[in-house]
Amino acid sequence: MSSQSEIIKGLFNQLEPELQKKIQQVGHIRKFKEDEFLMYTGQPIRSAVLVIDGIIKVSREDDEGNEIFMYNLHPGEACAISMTCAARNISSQIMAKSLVDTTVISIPIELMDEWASKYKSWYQFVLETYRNRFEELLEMLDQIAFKNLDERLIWYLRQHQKSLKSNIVKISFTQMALELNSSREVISRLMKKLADSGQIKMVKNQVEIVHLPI
Amino acid sequence: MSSQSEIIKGLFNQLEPELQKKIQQVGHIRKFKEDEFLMYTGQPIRSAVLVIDGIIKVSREDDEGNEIFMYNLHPGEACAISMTCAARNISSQIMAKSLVDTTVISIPIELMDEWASKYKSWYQFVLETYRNRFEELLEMLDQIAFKNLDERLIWYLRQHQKSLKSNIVKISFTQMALELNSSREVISRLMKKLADSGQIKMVKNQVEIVHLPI
DNA sequence: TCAATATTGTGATAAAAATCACGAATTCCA
DNA sequence: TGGAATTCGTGATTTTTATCACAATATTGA
Repeated sequence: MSSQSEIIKGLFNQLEPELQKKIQQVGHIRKFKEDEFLMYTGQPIRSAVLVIDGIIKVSREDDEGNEIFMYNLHPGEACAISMTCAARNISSQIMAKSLVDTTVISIPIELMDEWASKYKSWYQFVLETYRNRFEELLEMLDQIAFKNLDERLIWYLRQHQKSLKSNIVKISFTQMALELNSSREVISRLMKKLADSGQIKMVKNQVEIVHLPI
Repeated sequence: MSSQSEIIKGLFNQLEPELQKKIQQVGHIRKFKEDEFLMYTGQPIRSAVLVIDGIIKVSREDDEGNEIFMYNLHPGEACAISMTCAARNISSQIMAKSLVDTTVISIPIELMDEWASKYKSWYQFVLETYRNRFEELLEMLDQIAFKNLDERLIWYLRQHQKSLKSNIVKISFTQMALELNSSREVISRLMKKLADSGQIKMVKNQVEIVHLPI
C-alpha cells in the first residue's frame, strides 16, 4: 500500500508538485464511514472538498424534504458546490453523503484565491471541476426533463454500477424512490419489471445488474 | 447615447481597464434580431460569448427534438456553455436564441487561457460566470424536479417578467409548451386558470402579468 | 429468541399530465 | 381581401405517476 502522499500525487498529477505538497501540508484529511453526511442542506461551507478515496453522492434537497440525486464524486474530483459556497460564504440546498467508506481532504477557503493566482494548475483544476460538474448536471437534467421514470431508474442504477465498478448495488427501494423523487411502490413495480425481463436480479436485498440498456 | 466602449466599460467594470480595451480590440461584435439563433444544438463552438445588450435564452435540447428552458442571459453576463465547449472544442446539446434584439461580443477561444493567467479579473469573471450559471441551473432543476406544471408555468412567466423588466410577455402557448416540455393544450388550460383567478390577463395574444405569487 | 423495525408486494384509486380530435378565432401576407 | 398558416379552446381518453391500504417478509438488536 502506497503512502498518502503517493496517493495524492497519483490522483492530482495535473497539479504542480509544489502545490501537491501544499495540499498535503494545509489540507485537512477527513474520513467518513459508509452513509455518513459530509454536508447537509443549509450548512454553511467554509472549505473546498477534494475526494481522495471512496465515493460521495451529491443530492439536491428542497424545503419540503424532497430530494433528488445529482451525481457522484470520485477520487481526484472536487465538489463544485463546496467551491461556490465557500467562495461566497453561503449555504446551499445540497446534501453530500458517502456512498462507501470515503476519505477527503478539505482546503480552507482562504487559500483558494491565493492558489488560483499563484498556481496555474490550480485554476485549471478549479475550472475543470466546474466544467465537469456542469456537464454532469446537464446529463442529469436531461434525465429528469425528458425521460420517464423507468428510464431514469435504469440510468440511476447505471450510475451506481459505474461509480462502484460493480454489478452489485445494495440500495433499498425506499432509498431509490427518495433519490429519484418518486415513491417506493412505483420503484417496486418498475424493479419487478426489470427483474422479470432479466435485466437485473434481486439477490437478498441487493440488486445485481445483469444487463441494462445504455 | 454612450459609445460602445463606454457601454462595455459600464457592463464589465469588474475587469481591468487594460482587459476592457483588449476585449474591444479583439472581440467580434455580433448583432441579432429578436428570435434568431445564436447557437443551435450540435454546433461546434469556437468562441466565448459576452452579452452586451438584449437577452439570450438558453435551452437544452435532446435528440428527439424535445426542449427545455434553462435560463436567460443579460448584459454583462457570459455563456458558461460556450466557455466550456470552446475550451474543450466540443459541441453541446444547447440552443441559444435572442429573446429580443441582442448584441454580443465573442472572444476567440485562444485568448481565454492566455487572459486567465494574465488578468486576475478575467479569471474571476470566468469563475463567477460558472458559479452563476451553476446556481441558475440548480434553481431550474428545483422547478423541474419538485414542482408541478402549474408552478413551473408561473416560474417561467416570472423569469420572463424579470428578464424583460416588463409585465407584458408576448409568447405563444405553443412556445411556452415547448420550453416547459409540455403540450399546448395543458398550457392553455393552466393559463385559463391563471386568467380566471386574476393573476394574469390575456391582451390580444400577449400575457399581462397582474400578480403572480413568488 | 423474539419483538421492533425496516423492507417489499400488490390491488385499488386518485392525481397530474399527455394525447387525440375537433372547431373556432386570429394573424399574416400574396 | 381572402385563403393559408398559426394560434387557441375544450371535451374525451389514455398514460404515467402518486397515494392509500394492508399484508408478508426480512433484518436487527436487546
